[in-house]
Amino acid sequence: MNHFIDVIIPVPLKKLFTYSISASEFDFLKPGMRVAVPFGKSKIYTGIVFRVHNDPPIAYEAKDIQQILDDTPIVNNKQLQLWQWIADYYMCTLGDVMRAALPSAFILESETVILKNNIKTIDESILKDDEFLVYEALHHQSSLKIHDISNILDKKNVLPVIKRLIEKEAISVEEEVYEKYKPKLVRYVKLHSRFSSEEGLQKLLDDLSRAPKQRQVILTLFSVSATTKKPVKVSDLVAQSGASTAIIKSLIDKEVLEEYYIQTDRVQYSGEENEATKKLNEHQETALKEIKESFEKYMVTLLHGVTSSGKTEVYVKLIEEALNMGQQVLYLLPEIALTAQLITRLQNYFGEQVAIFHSKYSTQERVEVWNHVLNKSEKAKVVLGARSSIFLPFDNIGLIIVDEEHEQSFKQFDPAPRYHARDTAVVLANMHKAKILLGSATPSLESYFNAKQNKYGFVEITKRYNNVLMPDIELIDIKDKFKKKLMKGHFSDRLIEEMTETLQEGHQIILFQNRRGFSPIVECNTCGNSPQCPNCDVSLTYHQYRNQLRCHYCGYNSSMIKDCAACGSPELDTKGFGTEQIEEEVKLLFPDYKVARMDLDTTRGKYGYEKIITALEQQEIDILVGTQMLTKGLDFRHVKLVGIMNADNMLNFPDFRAHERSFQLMLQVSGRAGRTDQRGKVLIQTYNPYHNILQQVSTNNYIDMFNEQMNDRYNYKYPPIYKQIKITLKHKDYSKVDAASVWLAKSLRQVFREYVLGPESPPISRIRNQFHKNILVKIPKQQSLSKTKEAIIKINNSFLNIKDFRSVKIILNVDNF
DNA sequence: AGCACGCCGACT
DNA sequence: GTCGGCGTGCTC
Repeated sequence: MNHFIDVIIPVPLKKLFTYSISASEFDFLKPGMRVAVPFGKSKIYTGIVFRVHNDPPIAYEAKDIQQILDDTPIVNNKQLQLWQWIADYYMCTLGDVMRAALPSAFILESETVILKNNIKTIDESILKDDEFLVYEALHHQSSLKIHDISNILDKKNVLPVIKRLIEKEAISVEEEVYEKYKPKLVRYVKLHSRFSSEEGLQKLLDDLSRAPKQRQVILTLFSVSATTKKPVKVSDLVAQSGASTAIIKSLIDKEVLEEYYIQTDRVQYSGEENEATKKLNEHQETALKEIKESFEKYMVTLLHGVTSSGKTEVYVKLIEEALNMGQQVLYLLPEIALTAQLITRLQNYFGEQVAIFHSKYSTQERVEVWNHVLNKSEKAKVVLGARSSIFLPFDNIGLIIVDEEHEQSFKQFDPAPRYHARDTAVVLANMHKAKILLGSATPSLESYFNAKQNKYGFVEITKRYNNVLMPDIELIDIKDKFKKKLMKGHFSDRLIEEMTETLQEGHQIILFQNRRGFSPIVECNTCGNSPQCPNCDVSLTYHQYRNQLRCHYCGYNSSMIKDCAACGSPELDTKGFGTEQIEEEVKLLFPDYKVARMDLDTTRGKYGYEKIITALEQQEIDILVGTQMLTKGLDFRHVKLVGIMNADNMLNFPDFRAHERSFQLMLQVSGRAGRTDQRGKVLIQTYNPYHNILQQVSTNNYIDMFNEQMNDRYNYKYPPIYKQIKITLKHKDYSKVDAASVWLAKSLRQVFREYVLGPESPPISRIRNQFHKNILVKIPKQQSLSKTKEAIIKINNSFLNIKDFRSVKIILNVDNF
């Protein structure tokens, strides 16, 4: 009997790959285990076993696997099911999903190592110069990597050299696979067993009488282990005794002390005793009751709670109950909202049971969380994480919470899988028969729509915590203010007035400008020329703090030009404004107050973000200028005034969701104002105060916004009424993408007729030297989604068969919003 | 995606 | 002549 496995390889190929295995391997291997398999000419890849079977492949001979990497599956069946769903729904390969799902330390790749051929000594004179260099280097180092040889020879393509050396039998090559994850070991010491007896010990202390430092170490070791009654870490011993590591080392060498290692977690929680969860107020209590009732009827429930209504406390109660039933809990939230504030809060309640999972964690740390979840360890009963935490090996989730449900950062745009974590979480919950709660102060239209359609349950909290009033929102017509000359830079007299008052009262201010940098366009006053990015079709943004021009799409930067590149005129002007410029102006207007800025540029480092938040909490900052980063679940007690510098640029953004998003953004920023007793104030500067969205924001009227926007969605056939798939074509040659996109759109139109839009050049038609074209396929509710996808795949395949189009990159994006 | 193979222009 | 560019085809 022949035995085989189908394996997922982390490459973007549609197919699974079949390998041949032995009878004993057949008995041992289970889906979800990792195997190392040869793939292609020489590489070894890590694959996940998808299926174990006896069906020999036709048309080719299956290769043998290289080795088995796990004793037990690291991916469970529910996960494999979820991977398959993601691959189907988001039109990508299982390999893509695997890459995104597994911490990279699980994915081992082989590296070619070059060794000297010791079997045969060869005549060095037959070697050419570069061959000799490599051969010579192998006398000093036992093995070399391809990368090392590149360095030695100082050129990129070294494979021909290696090939010749193999032919001349001077070297041999091997593929080396290495485990990337190494458990973190901590060094401990104990007294050697020789001295365990009373007299042995006495003798030791006598012997060491002339080595007082060493004697001191031994005495410290005693007192430390006596008080803690735990193994003694070398690091603690050093700290307590004040001895150097050299002294300890000599004691170990003398075999007085014995060293040993214990594996520890990199991610450790060092907290106090757990706090009892807070008592809910009446509104929260009602909401909790309603959620539980809703859970009886619906799998998904939407919680619409105004900003600062205390949604987190309600979540905590629900988490508590799920934990009491022995279930796992996943608490999903946008990366950026995953703040120290929230983490501490949850750890105070649930202590060690909380595990954190997000992109700022190292790959080693992620493996640890993964293993805790896999082993159903007590240390990961509650996982608090960003979008990728839906991939953890949960076995019995009882509850999923998706906080800030409307956030678009739950959708991954690049690379594949282009999944939406909220929607995927719903599928995940379904698999586990778990309940899922979506929470937001400004729900996405699609979730609210689902609630209205009775697909989701719906619960509301309309009162803020402690009955704090919703902020008072005032719209300021800056067109009028300009006319009346009441503007100072980008500040209207009203804004300055309110700011002055707020500062005098000792409160803090947040200014929101959804654009970073100093000014997005630099323009020559003489000829009108403005510097463009050499790789992208955009103007460069001026960043004053580094005196640089930067591209926000590809990261290109150059120093600020002194005179116009086209005509040489030194009269350069800046147009538009970003956070930097606002910061600058505030400093001039309020020189006595401390101003800080929070945007991508100031929060780069691992703790950059935290630092600013802490400074604001501790009132070291009076005025904080920032981009939409400010909107995410932060609880600033002393902020009383929020200023939105310009509402128009968001509203006019060319996207069908611009209005919805502007509404969400503005209400979220507004929510930062007046979180305690004092009523907050929000000033929105705009050229068009009669815009419906602004009116709806100022009256906090979600329903009106919803109804009006839904009307547009009906009329213009947009989600959530229609589904849509965006197809992006990319190539460095414009005429090629153009021809390819025209062909593709034409073929699609034959099937989907008027539901195909485009091809269109996006507003930024070239990024990183690649020209883009977009085609949009709209899918009416009654049209089968899977049939639609099948048809698209079919057309895509015929597209790939056209030689001329082969080099055009195609990206399929399902639910591209 | 990688990676090898193969074909063509630009240097020692 | 070789180096390195990229178009093409394949991976169990």
